[in-house]
Amino acid sequence: MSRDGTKVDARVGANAPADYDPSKYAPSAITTDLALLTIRNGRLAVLLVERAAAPFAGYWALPGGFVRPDEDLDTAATRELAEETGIDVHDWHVEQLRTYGAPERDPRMRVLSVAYVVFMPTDARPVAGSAATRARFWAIDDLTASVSEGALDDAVSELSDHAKATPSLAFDHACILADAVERVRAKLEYTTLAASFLDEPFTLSELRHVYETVWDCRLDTGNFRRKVLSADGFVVSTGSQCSTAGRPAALYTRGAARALSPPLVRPGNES
Amino acid sequence: MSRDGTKVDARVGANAPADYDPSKYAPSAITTDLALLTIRNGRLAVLLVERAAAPFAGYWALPGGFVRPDEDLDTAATRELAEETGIDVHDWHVEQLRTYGAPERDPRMRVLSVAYVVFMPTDARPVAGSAATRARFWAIDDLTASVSEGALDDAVSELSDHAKATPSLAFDHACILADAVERVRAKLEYTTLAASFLDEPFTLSELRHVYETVWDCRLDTGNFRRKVLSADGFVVSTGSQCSTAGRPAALYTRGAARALSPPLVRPGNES
DNA sequence: GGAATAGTGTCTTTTAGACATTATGTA
DNA sequence: TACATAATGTCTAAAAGACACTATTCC
Repeated sequence: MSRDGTKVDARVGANAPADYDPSKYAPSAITTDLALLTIRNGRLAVLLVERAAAPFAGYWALPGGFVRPDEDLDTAATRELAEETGIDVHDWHVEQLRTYGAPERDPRMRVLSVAYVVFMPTDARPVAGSAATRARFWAIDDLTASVSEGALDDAVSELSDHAKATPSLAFDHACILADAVERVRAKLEYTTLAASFLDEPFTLSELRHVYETVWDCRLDTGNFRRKVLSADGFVVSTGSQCSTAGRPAALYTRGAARALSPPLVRPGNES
Repeated sequence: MSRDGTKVDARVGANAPADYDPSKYAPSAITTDLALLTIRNGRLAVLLVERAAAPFAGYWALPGGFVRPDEDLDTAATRELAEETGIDVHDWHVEQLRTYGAPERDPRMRVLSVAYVVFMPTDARPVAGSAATRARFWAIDDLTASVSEGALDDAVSELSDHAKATPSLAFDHACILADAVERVRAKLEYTTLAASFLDEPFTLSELRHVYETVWDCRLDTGNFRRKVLSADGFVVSTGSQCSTAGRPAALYTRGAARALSPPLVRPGNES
């Protein structure tokens, strides 16, 4: 970090209090980290990349990286995702989660992380790691064990690509991921974002499975159908059908509504 | 910003992609800005400070300032509030809102702002500006006009302390404030935070007035009472009463419940 | 008594939960 | 036909909205 006192003072001092001291206002590095969530094989999953270099070499982490000097935060998040995993967010829903800034969260230096959540459709998409990283999806269930144990007490450098072991995540990414999952669970209640986990067109059963997977519960088919179809603009009928093992199901696309009012309440959600 | 390539590379490079270039990862200054909201004279109000120095000298702004090198973000937010206005957040509810990072949001240099929302009880509290700043509450209604007009097209350096004119806010603080107000409106629906705008003990009428003020609507007294009293842990009866112009009202304190499920839905909230 | 505010009761409408039942395809 | 899944119908219980009404204070 620069200690060029006069220069920093000229640019920063105007907003500083009377007891201004340049050494107290050292800038920080900024990263974006991104929890890309989707439904894979009937389970809620997140995309992780394996770190090649220290710190946390060999650990799995949320994709992300440093924000460039003249780059918007949202732009940085999607750019880093594309660079590390080859994934383009297209028109998917991307929203800021929150910012993590504990002074010791990165052992190298002070690093702030602006975290994002992405709702990716369930379509099986190839994931290409870059030269430096491998990338794969992990079921949330297979990671939550390590959340409660903390992120620093397990060396996982021998993990194979298909290992069943639950890896510890780099940095505070287990906390970020837990917050992201809770955000998604809450958002399904009062928004129509569940549909953004599906490729179009989709059936009402598929939409119900999204809720059942994310909330880890069972929903009554009739009541769910009544609720979704009575919510104006949640889904739009295409008129066509899809053939399955049983009776063909009607196909729908996403409607224009974003909010869901009154909400679809998650069972067992007592105050 | 330092251009000491080797040193920066050694500390930052481990997380960077293969095409790493130190000049692309320049650090940024970090501020916290804080929207302290309360009910003043029956209106939703926010605490602003008048800027003494450039940029935006004479403009009103959210209290806030630079985060210190080894300081937690939450700590920085409450420290800056105390320094600029003499207000201690005590046990009030403080929550992170979101982070604002548009590259040109500060004309001096790249500055990220991590914004917070505070729910302050309505108690008339003295607000002391520091040596560099004046501080006062503004009704949200008196500021929203300037939100839609943008924050840069009005010089307000002549504004007196009791001016009725609607000032333009410094930086992108009008956007931050708009997001904060919307956050509060939403939170009253599915949390018990409305009670944190009141001093204890309070009456159910006072609690209803909080909702009516924040949502700008009228609520039926009987239905509101039924809803609040049936929500377990929202309020706790003290057994005592308070005398007003009419029949004495029963007094309550805040209960232990944080979530409100099912929610108290805001009228005219159609999807 | 009258004004003002607090608190209760009740009727109706809406919505949600818990099913039973019918429909329509494939093996 | 058996089976699997989609779609509909119905009964009940709970909650919300719209009131009318009663209660208790101060003047």
